Amino acid sequence: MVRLVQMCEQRGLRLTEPRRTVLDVLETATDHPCAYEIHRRASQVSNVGLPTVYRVLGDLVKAGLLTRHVFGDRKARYERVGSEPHPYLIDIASGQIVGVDDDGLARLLEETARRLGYRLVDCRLTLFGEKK
Amino acid sequence: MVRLVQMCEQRGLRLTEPRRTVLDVLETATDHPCAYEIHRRASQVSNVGLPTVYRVLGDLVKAGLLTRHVFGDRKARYERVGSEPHPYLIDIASGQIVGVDDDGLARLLEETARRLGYRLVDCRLTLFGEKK
DNA sequence: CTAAATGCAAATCATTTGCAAAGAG
DNA sequence: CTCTTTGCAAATGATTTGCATTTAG
Repeated sequence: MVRLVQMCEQRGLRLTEPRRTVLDVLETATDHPCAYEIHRRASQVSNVGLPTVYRVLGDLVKAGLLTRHVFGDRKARYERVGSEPHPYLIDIASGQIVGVDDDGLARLLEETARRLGYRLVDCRLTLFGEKK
Repeated sequence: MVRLVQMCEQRGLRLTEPRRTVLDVLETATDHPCAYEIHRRASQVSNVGLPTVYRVLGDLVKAGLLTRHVFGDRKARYERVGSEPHPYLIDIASGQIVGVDDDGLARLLEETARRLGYRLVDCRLTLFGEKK
């Protein structure tokens, strides 16, 4: 996967301490943290302002390196671009959001949108089910 | 399709003028309006406060009659549950339903759920796209 | 009559912006 | 040195809440 720091250099974004810290948080994250959470993690390493976190995130989204998802709680969550976009499975009973990394499903959804003349931007998949 | 007014009666929600107005806006909407837009439409019929619109929407979501989607613009958009038996695609710019044919989708969704350890009881799939 | 529902104004909460100071190249 | 980036405080915009008043049943 492309290193975020390298992408910044290529784009002429200065590698400042706060930017470096936020990038590192994003590189090492295994989940989809919100801005507040990213700020919390970054703050453990160095002094970074919340607006700076938002600015860095905005830059990276603009650069196409991150995608932004907004769920019911209205907090934006950020994710490294990989095989985007992919559907989410939401277990209503537990409230858990489970990522469904199903290439076949993602491809089919994309294709379905394309057939209608659209570029798939996002999708919501809600399953009402019982645990087996 | 279940009438919203009937559902309110069943749940003991009083049929007040503002509630009636908001319900009517939702019944007749062919798109997925945000709260502000719902309020705008309702206001053309009678005096309804924006907080009341939010309260009615919240009640209906809680009752399982509406679903709430939040996009990049952080505005919540509301949609009748069960209004469309099949998956569909929403134009992000306009909120309009474009439509989707779902050959093979249902089967794939079921299989996806099963792989995650769930028995699929019901599902709601919504795609969001931009016109190419 | 009584509890539910309302409108208004003010409060919240995530996010953004203005601006002077600090720092990269 | 110059232009970008920052932190802080204040602004913004969608949504929610407090509360006195109205209203359905």
